[in-house]
Amino acid sequence: MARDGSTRELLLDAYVALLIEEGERAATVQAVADRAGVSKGGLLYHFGSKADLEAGLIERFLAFGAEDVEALLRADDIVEAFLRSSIAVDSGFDRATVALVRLAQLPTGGPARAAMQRIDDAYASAIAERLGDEELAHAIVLMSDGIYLRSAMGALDPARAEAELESILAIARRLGA
Amino acid sequence: MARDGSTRELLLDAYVALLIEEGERAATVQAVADRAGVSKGGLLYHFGSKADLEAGLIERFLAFGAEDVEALLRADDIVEAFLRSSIAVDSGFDRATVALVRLAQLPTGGPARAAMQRIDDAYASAIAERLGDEELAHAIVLMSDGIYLRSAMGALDPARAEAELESILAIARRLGA
DNA sequence: GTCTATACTGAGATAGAC
DNA sequence: GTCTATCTCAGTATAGAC
Repeated sequence: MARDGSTRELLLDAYVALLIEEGERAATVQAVADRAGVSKGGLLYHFGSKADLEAGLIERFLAFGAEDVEALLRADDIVEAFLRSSIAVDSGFDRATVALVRLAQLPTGGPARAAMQRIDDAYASAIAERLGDEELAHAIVLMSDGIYLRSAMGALDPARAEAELESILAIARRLGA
Repeated sequence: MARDGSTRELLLDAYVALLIEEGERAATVQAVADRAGVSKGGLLYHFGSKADLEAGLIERFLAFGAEDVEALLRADDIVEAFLRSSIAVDSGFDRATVALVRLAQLPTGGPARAAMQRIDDAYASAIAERLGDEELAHAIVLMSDGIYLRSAMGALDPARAEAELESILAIARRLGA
């Protein structure tokens, strides 16, 4: 999950894991440090404040997202590539996304919301440009968002993810993708 | 919003409003009571505990949901009726839904998740039965879920809701609904 | 430079007693 | 329905290990 083995990345991993598994309330600075196996002071050496930690997570999400959009633009079948990346619930990007969904819902979640909007828009325009069909691209992104809602609620069964993917792909095909 | 003017309903209204506007963290028993204009003791007269309050919200959600499914089954155009009710971000049902999305994400959110799943399934089978197309019904419910994700993140602009509805309806029509 | 360990402040929530 | 004691958390500070 960590992009390298640095403590900074381990701290972000721990933050993501806590947000996903125990919710925003449990993701205190102390809990994140404990989970990463460093002291609280150690965390605050890398991230000066909790807001800084959140900013670090947003930065990671945006980096992952930009990579993902790049990969999408190189894929033969952009729709399958997009939906497959939506359903891959264990990738670092997906975990970062679900964690960010939690933060986006807080009163202070403005930056998280803006980051998600930015990536969503990048996806939508990449797909729309390739397919030449804005409406279709919109539908595909919206269905992907639906999957993320279920992921965020912990309601997505990884065992059924492949079947889900096939089902949505079939729908996309019917729409002309 | 309240189904009648009773204190019980006012307390649920206050709970919903706090969950939506300030997040789960801010929705303490004291804060809910304050917002409803009653004392903490007054709240605890109607709901014996915070868990009871949550159960009351789930009950309200299920009642709204059952009504909505009933109305759907009576509608001429089930798809338009469903999507229109998804996008009506200010109805009591939508507010209850967005509030419940917050609770569903907590470690203790099992009952909330189960309730949402129950209503989602009821929608999917009502639409599938009417259209005779399970895949199409699935796509429509998934797009509706996507809208709820944006609502839950506070990212849905009510002014653009009607345009959004038209866009999704057009997609549904292309799928044969 | 990257931490650990410890201890403190101040804000805000919580829980119970009365 | 208020009062009080307690708790948790963010953030700061310090001194020192590797």
